[in-house]
Amino acid sequence: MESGKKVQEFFKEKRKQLNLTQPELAKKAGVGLRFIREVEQGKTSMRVDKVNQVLKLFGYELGPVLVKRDKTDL
Amino acid sequence: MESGKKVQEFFKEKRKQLNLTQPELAKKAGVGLRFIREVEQGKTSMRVDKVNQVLKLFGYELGPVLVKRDKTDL
DNA sequence: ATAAATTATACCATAATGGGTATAATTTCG
DNA sequence: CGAAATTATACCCATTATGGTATAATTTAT
Repeated sequence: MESGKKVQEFFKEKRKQLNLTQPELAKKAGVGLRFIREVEQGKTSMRVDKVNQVLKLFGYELGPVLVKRDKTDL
Repeated sequence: MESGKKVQEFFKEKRKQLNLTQPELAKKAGVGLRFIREVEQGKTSMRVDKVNQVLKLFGYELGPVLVKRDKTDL
């Protein structure tokens, strides 16, 4: 699993925490419904600014994070 | 300044830490030279997977980070 | 100051994102 | 178990990101 699930999972989790449906989140964030769906479905080639439009609702934004090496691959 | 300088600055800093030119970084990361340039120039609409191709060289990847509220807007 | 190296800007072509939407599949719940 | 809500898949299309490259501008170094 080359990671990439980060944003995907984050969207789902935060969205449900706020009890929003995909259409509701899309509307609130000002992005298309298709975008929300594709990201939650695991797409990794979406645009950074679009992701940030959504993360902003959660009080987050995309940034470089240190990749934690798993004990298994040392 | 709605942020957005994060990746831009990160690229520049890390690249210089490794003493790489833009063409060298582009080649190592497997992305186009234009991509490196546009990001370092402040573009915010680039693709997440492309950014990650570069961040990977530095041991980083894009992820949701909490937006720290500045004292000025409290 | 001049030459060399690095970075910035501009143009073209291609491929793919994102939006919209209709429909199917799945989940939720009464 | 069936109806309603939610989510997943598929298609069309306009916009745009990306790559390549040539050239200009800027920076670095001698």
